[in-house]
Amino acid sequence: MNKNQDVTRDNQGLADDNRNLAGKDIDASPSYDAPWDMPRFRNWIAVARANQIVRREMGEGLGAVGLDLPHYDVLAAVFRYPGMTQQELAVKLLVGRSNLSMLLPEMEKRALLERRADGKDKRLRRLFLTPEGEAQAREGLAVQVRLIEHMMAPLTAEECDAIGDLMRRLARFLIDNPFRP
Amino acid sequence: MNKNQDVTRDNQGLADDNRNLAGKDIDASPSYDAPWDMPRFRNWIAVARANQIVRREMGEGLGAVGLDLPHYDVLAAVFRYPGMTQQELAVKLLVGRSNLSMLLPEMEKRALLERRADGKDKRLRRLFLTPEGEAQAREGLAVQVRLIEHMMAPLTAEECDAIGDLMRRLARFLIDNPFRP
DNA sequence: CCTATATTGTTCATCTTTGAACATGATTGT
DNA sequence: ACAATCATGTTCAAAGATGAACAATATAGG
Repeated sequence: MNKNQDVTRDNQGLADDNRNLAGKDIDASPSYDAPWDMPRFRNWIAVARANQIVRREMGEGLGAVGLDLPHYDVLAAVFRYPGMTQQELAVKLLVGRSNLSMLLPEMEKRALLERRADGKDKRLRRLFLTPEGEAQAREGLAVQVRLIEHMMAPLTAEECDAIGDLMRRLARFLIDNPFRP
Repeated sequence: MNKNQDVTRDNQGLADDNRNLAGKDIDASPSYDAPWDMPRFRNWIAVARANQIVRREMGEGLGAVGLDLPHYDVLAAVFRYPGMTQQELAVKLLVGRSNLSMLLPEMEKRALLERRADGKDKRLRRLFLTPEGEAQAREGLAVQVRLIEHMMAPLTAEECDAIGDLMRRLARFLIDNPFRP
């Protein structure tokens, strides 16, 4: 009668990779055997990976204050942009509208937010946080702020700004010039 | 009898934000009203956002070659690390083992990969790509490479390397110093 | 050796997310 | 004014992902 057993917190680890190819000048040799040796590819993978790790930590941090990521994403977005429509929220969060159509009524029942009809356009449901919703949003944001401050600590202000600037340039470029496979 | 109708590709847009706060020196004023004005927070949000956009583009690009993200993630990981166990794969992809226990047999049925028993440890199922699986992995990788090359094009080699270096430092730091909320 | 504990992969019930079809309200063009 | 088109939110069936419980195997400690 096995009474050890799982309580499997399953995910965890993020073993790394980190072969050090630092001293390789970009575009010196135009042909590579594997994508992982291509500088741009390799550097972007580092971005994706860092993001993944942060996202995991964020999920855990939120759990500690009784939130999960989907709820928090909604709260944070509405906190920042009160009066958003569901469509706008779906676009911003990169989820389907149908998802929100099921999630939001539940959050409304829990008195975290309201959906007010728009005066001009009767299709729209504009979103606003209740005091309780705002309180939870602030709690979640506090976690996120602490996490980000924690991990950015070893960077200088210039490095930190460099990241932001470069990423904003990338995002802007990719929006203006969508990728056509 | 409405015969226009949806075929709602729902998601799309990623409207932006981009208030220009560029000339604000980090840590000059220690207190902010909203997190979005805090330099480190704001800069990291840019990372998350860029990542989100790339992920969406990647999803679309993969669709064009008949793959979806979860399948591609598996193929790419096993392509890079042949002989991975399911546990290792789950950790790397940040999904549950149970997920793979349902996904992999299906991919095996489609002859994209094999799960070979390990000689020493009979619990393990080591993963290898079939030629067909490898072909699909290469197709997906090609899409990803083109996407990344496309979006990184406006960056100089130095900027690109700077991103990679900074992100690797962040990831390393966060793994060595996990966030305790 | 033998028992207790860990690890790996599987199953299953549950919850979440998705996309298509739809109803309703707005917009456009003529 | 009015038809055609578009946009927003909802519903629902289907697909996907999750965690708990489990069986099989491995490891550790006596």
